[in-house]
Amino acid sequence: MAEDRRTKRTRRALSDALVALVLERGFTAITVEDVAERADAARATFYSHFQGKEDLFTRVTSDLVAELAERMQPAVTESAIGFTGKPLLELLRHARDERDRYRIVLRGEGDGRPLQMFTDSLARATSEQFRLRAERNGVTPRIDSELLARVWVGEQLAVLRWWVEHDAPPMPAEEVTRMLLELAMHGRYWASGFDAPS
Amino acid sequence: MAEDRRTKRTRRALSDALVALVLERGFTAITVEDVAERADAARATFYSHFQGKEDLFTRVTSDLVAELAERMQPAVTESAIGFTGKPLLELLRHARDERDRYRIVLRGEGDGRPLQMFTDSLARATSEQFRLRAERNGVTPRIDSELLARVWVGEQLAVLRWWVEHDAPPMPAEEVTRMLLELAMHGRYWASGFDAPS
DNA sequence: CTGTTTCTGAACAGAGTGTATGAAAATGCT
DNA sequence: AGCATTTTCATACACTCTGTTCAGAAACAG
Repeated sequence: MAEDRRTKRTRRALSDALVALVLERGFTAITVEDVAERADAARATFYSHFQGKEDLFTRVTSDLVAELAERMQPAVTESAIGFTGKPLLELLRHARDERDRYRIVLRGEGDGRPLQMFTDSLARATSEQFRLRAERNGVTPRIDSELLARVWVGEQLAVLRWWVEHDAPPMPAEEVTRMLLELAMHGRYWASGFDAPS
Repeated sequence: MAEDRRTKRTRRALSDALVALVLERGFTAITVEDVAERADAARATFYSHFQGKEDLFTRVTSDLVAELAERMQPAVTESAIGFTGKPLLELLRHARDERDRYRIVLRGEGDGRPLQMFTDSLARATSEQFRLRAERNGVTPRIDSELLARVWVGEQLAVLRWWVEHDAPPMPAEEVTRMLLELAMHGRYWASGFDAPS
């Protein structure tokens, strides 16, 4: 009695319907009725699984976040020594595979709370990465580490948003990673075309 | 007959009430009735000025964006030659003066559309800054310029969000600017404590 | 003071929410 | 295949919020 087939089917259908509808009309513009209808389910059935559309969206997001965390884990520990770009590459690949869910989350649909969840999760992974790297290499940051983490998370999210919103990917994930790695190495001054500072 | 005193008073009261309530309970949790009551106005009065709470929030945001644009303009043209940090500093100062409005916008309240407006405006200013600088110095970017712009906007927003969400500012605006300038000069690799790359 | 504009409170229809119910259908297990 | 259990369904209900209308009261500009 692990799991009834019907509940699994229903939950999946409702989740997919929500994602599709949010993508089409935006979160605030859709109703529970809309979601249920798209999923070929009764409204009462919706409420027997979720408390409301916010609740459903929250679960969709936390599933996404969990999948990402699991997928990034090896890349994070692996790149604990230097700047490899592995975690970022894994993030981009996951976003490519789950493009629709990424788009609605990154757009800040649903009052921005799902995006907040996503951001926090990424921030946690980033902090761990920094911590591990500093520890294993015996280095101490030259600028405030909290600020540094914010900056890096902000960069990743901005690039990610830009990347998933293009119908045809503007450039392959590997190239994005390479560029951000160069940026990390040489700074934005250099990347803008100026020569290295004194 | 330039402007009736009553309309000015009412609009201001409704705007302030909205900002305060969104800060307290979040945009979705408040009703038009709530806003009107807080502003000591009738619900019918609200609707004679705005189409709904989304409309009011949009206007609050576009006012903020307009003020910022006007305030940043001189800093942008002034720093068209090198990396001065002036535009960022002006942004931080504006955020300090208008903290509440910045907080609700940056949190992505109201379906993220206000945040979108803000982001777009900042992106436009940033692009112009880049364009001017590249033109006057005769340099060409070493990595994709659109990606570069996204990264820089993402950084600024992330730092801004972090900065305005602290009750006591974690560090003065001048210091934030200085750190981000160093980051632009030397890169994240250096900032993390590593020596300069080969 | 006077004509004009705005504010007010009340009323109304409509949409969406969240809950409850009993019958019908699908499922898991033996 | 048969049966007990669980899920789904349609319908109904009270409730909140929305958006509009309107006539009288209040505030305004000149």
